[in-house]
Amino acid sequence: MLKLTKKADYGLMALKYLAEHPETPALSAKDVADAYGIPAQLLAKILQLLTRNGLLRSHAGMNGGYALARDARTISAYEVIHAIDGPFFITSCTKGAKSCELTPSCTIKEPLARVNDTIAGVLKSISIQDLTEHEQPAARAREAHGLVALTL
Amino acid sequence: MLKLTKKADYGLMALKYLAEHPETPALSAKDVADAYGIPAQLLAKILQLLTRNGLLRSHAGMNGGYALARDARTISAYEVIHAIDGPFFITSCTKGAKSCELTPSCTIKEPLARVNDTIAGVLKSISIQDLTEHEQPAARAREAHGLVALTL
DNA sequence: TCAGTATACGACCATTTCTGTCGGGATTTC
DNA sequence: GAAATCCCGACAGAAATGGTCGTATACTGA
Ligand code: FES
Ligand code: FES
Repeated sequence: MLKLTKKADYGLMALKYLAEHPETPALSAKDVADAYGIPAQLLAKILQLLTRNGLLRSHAGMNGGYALARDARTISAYEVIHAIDGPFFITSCTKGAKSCELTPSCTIKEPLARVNDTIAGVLKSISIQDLTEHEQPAARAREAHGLVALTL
Repeated sequence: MLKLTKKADYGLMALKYLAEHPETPALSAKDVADAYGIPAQLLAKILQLLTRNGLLRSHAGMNGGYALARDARTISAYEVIHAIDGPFFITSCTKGAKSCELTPSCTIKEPLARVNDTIAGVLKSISIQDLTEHEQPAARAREAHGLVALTL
């Protein structure tokens, strides 16, 4: 539980890889898949999703492939996960229009929704750029975003 | 993704319910299940799990049932989830002894592990007691725990 | 001591979700 | 036009999840 799907994981890895190779105009799905040893066709579908959601630019034909649509600093892990796995709720009951069947009796969803928001916030505060900085990312990120105050 | 399992959800609901009825010495699995309309046998298994992990006290026989093993304030959502769904990692690769097959090439797991820790921290900072205070929990919790500093 | 109420627990099945594959089609480059 | 590449829906296999059943065990109270 509370686990990233493999697809989301792959997606993050791919974006990270692209961010690390800014010199090349585009990398094919196969290139990235080979680099990490992940199923090429599966990754292809994931990259297509990311393209559809405006995180990547694609280009068909020889020497085609994918490139980041925006600066790595402006793409958050949240966006990636959201693009791949869809809207995300920690609880089964969305608390919105279509509330859970148990709603009347259950008051648990409300505090949990706050946890959900907090986690989303954390994910939003992490950029692809952050993923590429393996040396001392803690310090760098803290600089970049400041301390995030959790108002539970 | 990043979703609580129903079992964990049920577990939290049950603990919350028990916390709200401190006057009764024990409530049976059926009592709680009926209160929320969740499958009694399933809840029973969950409560057994929580008992095994020391979060609940069980008592067989008439007027038996379950009661919190400790004060609601000292039981965290993290413990509950952990007891029910087992150790929890946001990524597939545990970064510990048995690392992922992709490890050599993939540097993504390390920053993600930090996210994992952050989420775990949030969950640890939430007690069953917090879940029972539906009025203004934001303010109360902030008082109780202070601001949590995220050192991403 | 016996009947009734409850927990304990393993086996099992049904459903859903996730992962990965295939095949045909559309675009771009050379 | 041929090769490389993206696009995308359908689908099969695998795994996780949700839920049920049967039985054994423990406690209570009459
Ligand atoms: S589980 Fe749906 S409202 Fe609580
Ligand atoms: S996915 Fe396993 S090390 Fe990154």
